[in-house]
This record gives sequence, structure tokens and C-alpha cells, in this order.
Amino acid sequence: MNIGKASKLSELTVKTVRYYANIDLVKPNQSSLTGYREYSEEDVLKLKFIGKARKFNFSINECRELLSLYENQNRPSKEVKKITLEKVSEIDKKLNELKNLRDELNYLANNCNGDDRPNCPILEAFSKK
Amino acid sequence: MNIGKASKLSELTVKTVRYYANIDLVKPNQSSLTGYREYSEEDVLKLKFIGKARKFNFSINECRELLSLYENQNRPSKEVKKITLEKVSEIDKKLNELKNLRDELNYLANNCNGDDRPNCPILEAFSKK
DNA sequence: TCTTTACCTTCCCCTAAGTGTAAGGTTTAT
DNA sequence: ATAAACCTTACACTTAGGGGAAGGTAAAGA
Repeated sequence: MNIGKASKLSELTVKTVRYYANIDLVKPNQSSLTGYREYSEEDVLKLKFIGKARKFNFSINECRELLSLYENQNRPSKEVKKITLEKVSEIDKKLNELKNLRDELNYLANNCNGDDRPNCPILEAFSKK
Repeated sequence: MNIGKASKLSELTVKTVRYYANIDLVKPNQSSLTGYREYSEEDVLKLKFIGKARKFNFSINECRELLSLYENQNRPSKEVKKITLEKVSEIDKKLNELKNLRDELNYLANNCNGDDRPNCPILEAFSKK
């Protein structure tokens, strides 16, 4: 199938699919006649796989790693588990940072009159030495 | 003072401070003799202000907006409050997404044997149609 | 005074993960 | 035959800077 169909089936944009081909992430056959990329069912599965992994905050390089494990029928599952748990603790860290940020900002907003006067504790907090 | 001192005082890298000058965010005087940038105390305060706002996840453009409010002695505090509350709800949204992500990944990891056999529910979940 | 060292400048390339657009070739439908 | 829909490559742009080269300037030591 052509890239348009692969794009629809994988729910990725054509641009993204083409990008993945350019960086050798999912490389379809390319017709020597027309130059069109020819995607197989297998390719579409890989694209979907990557789409999910990306939604799970895996970087392209991590996707590449997971994909090679996915393609290797003999991979030990502990490798995949290890990568996944690392990702979980990474997300935990980011969650904590964001929570703190959120609470501080919210505190500042709650202490701001929010009226037409210039006095503003938010800006004051930002300009603290 | 020169950029090195302004960098130390503001706790930003020289590269970052120079970048902010280039994008007209904090523009110091520039000596016509030596070409050196000359930072005032006021400039350093602005740099610190931006450093804090950036830590609070405000984009450069949002910093620009906050900075102009900060510089305007007559600004109404409600504008600042509005921007801040928008940022809080933006962070809330991201927090929820990350939480879901984290739980799903953690669930998958907990259901993976993590041994030397190839069977792996994580990769299976990623390749689900 | 000379030289070394530390500091400063501009300029260009690189990052991640694509998006936008232009110019042009191909296929399909009317 | 031609227009619409699809495909191609190639280049620039995005965020928020970081790395490093080539070269000018200033301050300190011998």
C-alpha cells in the first residue's frame, strides 16, 4: 500500500510516517519505477507500535530499542521490563516536579487580588532576590 | 558590568544571557568601543525574573508578556493572575496525562515476568491492533 | 613592556520530533 | 485531455539554547 493508506491505518500523519522512513525507523520498499514507498501490513504494525510507544513518552531512540526487541523473537523479557521501569521512575520524577510547580503557582494566584490595581504578589515573587 | 558577572548574578549561563539579548528579551547597552555588552543592576533583576518564570514552565513568549507587565507600573494585577491561572490549569492537564501514562506503564511492567524468556506483555500491548 | 590568561565578540552547526511549503512527478476519475 | 488527488525530494522553521571556532580585548604577572 502507499503511504497515505499506511498513514490512515497507523493513525500517524503522512509527514510523520515519511520522517520515520527517512531516519530508518520503519523503512518500506520503495518502487524504482515511481519512487512511491510501498508499505506492508508488517510495516503498519510497526508504525502502530511506535505510535503507542511515543504516546507512552518513549523517545524515538527508545522506540528504536523497543522495536528491535519486538522484532527479535528471542529477546529476554527482562530487558523490556527494565526499560519500562526506568521510564516509570522517570515519569514519577517529572510528576513530582510538576506537582510542586503547580502548587507554588496556585498559591501565588490565590494570594493575588486580581483587580485593576498594580500590586501583584506573583510578579513580586518572581523578582525576589 | 560585563556578561560574565551578569551571568553569575542571575544564575544563568553566558550562552543563555547572550541568547536573551539576541532575541530582544533583555537588551543591555553595548559598548561601541569594545562591543562588550554592559549590564545594569536592573538588567540582572530582569534576568533573574525570567530565570524564575522559566522554572515555572513559562515559555519565552510568556516571559516576554510577564516582563512587560512587570515593567509597567500601572498594570492591573488581574492580567498577571489570569495568565498564571491558565498556566496552572495547563499543568493540571499535563499532570493527568502523565499519571495515566505512569499507571498504564507500571501495570504492564508488573505483569511482565522479566525473565529470559521472550514472552512479554509490554510488547504485546504495544502491538495490539 | 611583553606575554599569558581570562574574558568577550560574532558566526555557524547541532539538538528532538516533527510541520509547512514549494516545485514537480504519477495516478485516477471525469 | 485535463483536473483532482496522491506521491516525491528538498529546504526552512519550530524551542530554548549548547558547542566550538576564529578572533578581538583586558587585566595580571614576569
